[in-house]
Amino acid sequence: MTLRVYNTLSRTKEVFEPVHPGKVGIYLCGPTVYDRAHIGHMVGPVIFDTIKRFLVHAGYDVTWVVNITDVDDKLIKRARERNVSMEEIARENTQDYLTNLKGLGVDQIDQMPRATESMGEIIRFTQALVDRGYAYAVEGDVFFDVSKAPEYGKLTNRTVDALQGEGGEAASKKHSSADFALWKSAKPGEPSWDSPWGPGRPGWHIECSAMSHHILGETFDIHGGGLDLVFPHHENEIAQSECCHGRPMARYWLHNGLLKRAAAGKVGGRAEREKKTADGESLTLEQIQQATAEKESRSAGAGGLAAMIERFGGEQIRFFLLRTHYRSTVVFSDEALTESSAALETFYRFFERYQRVTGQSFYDLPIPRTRTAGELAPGTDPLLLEVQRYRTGFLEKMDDDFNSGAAIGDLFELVRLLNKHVDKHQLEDAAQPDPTHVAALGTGARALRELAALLGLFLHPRPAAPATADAERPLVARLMELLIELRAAARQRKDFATADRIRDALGDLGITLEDRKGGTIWRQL
RNA sequence: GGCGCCGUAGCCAAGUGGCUAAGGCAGCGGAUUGCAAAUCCGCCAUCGUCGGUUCGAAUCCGACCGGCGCCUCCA
Repeated sequence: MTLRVYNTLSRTKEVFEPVHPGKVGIYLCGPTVYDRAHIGHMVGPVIFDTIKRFLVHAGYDVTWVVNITDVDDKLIKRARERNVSMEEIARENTQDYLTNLKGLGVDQIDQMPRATESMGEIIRFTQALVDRGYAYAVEGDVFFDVSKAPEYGKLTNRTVDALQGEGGEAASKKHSSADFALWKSAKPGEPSWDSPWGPGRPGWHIECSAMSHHILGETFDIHGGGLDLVFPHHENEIAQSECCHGRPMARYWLHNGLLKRAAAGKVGGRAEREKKTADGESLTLEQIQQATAEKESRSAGAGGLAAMIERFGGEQIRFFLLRTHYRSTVVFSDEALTESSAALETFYRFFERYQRVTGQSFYDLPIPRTRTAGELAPGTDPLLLEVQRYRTGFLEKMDDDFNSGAAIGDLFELVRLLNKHVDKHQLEDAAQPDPTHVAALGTGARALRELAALLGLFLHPRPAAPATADAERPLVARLMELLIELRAAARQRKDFATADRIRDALGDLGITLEDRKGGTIWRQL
């Protein structure tokens, strides 16, 4: 099987071959922590978390880096507004970001460098560009000279002439409007670091060049980020790094699609930012930011993304994101999330069924960590031959530019196959189910666990419904036992009116009863 | 204006030259059930429009219609 990835640089799918055999370095552009994380920030981390899991499973030794931009104009502005230090703003929002990553099961990141902790590398990188004639200093600012970069524009198929360039007060210092800042001089009161050009802070793009180089080397394998970063951010990173080192910065540029609000365009995007006022005037930056914040808080609830994760479940959100190919735009809404969550229930019900049959938790099944370890030896067992077919199908789809949406289809097929197996051999109902068939079920379930784990799904048992306090659980369980017992007695004497009354009343409370051969079970939605 | 993306069933979504166009949600019919629920089986699309290339196209080319992104801070 051959992994192929879509490379923004070539605008085609290419066969994946790492720079160093057996090793993969991945750099993903992380957040600027001037505000709380929103759901849009999670698309990249979730897909790259999945990509890392998949590469590790394929046998690679993977290093995944996500940077935190903790110094920037927006942080400074926010700190002023709230009259706290920039460090405090960064600390709060970084913590929020990390909490939400965890909530979505993103735990594969190896290093998270901060810009403020990488000043040495950033300054050295900038100096190197100045020394080599690719950058020039003007009154404490340092700019990259785009005219010295012959390949500038190759990522986004643009010519320098077509660029409008950054405006702002620094524009008059630049040789060309397309030039961009590597180092910005500090105004009085702004956070700053000493440099050969005087006190200042890094420009937006330089930290990624410096930190990726420091951790992953001059040429690494995969550079990722949202599609909105392709220009100018990644174009500028390429210019900086490739002019500095004289070799490609990254082999493969992978960009994830952006999240869209059902009716409001890109999350945090132009539609939200450029709402016109009633008299047709464009909003000021402040108004835009306020409107965006309101939009965020309305859709995410008062607690932001963390509350959304609490409400829908991290696994539900992760599953929702992975159902669509990572390069596609995803339209996000409560309705869409609710629908995809319903689909997940199929898996959860199977896991319960698996436990009823085997007496063991699905979550205790071992997870094969590599393709080799997960290989099946189906022999002539018709069930396992089919399991193998789906497993192979899943892996082939993931090999094709991480087509998680298509691969999930195989997961559903696999569950249906295993349910059919349980039905056919009456594993759940028979007094003494055939151990051979039970064992085969176990093998199939382990394959399901292996594949789901590649997507970061079903790694841990579902947390208890948040609405039910732990202290109440035993009592609820005992009351349910009582009701089920009373209902069983009613059914025994064919008093179906009473039995149905109990079931209907429980239904109104969101509790579903299932009468099975082995007894009645209940489930709370 | 420049660069680029998308339009597949009621909804979500794979598929990018060739078996009967994955899968999910919803719906309908059936098996099962005292009735349900769960599970299983079956049904439910010719792929925005028009034209072209080809033995053959949802898949390639062109035009048009309709959405959208980037070009300025953005995951």
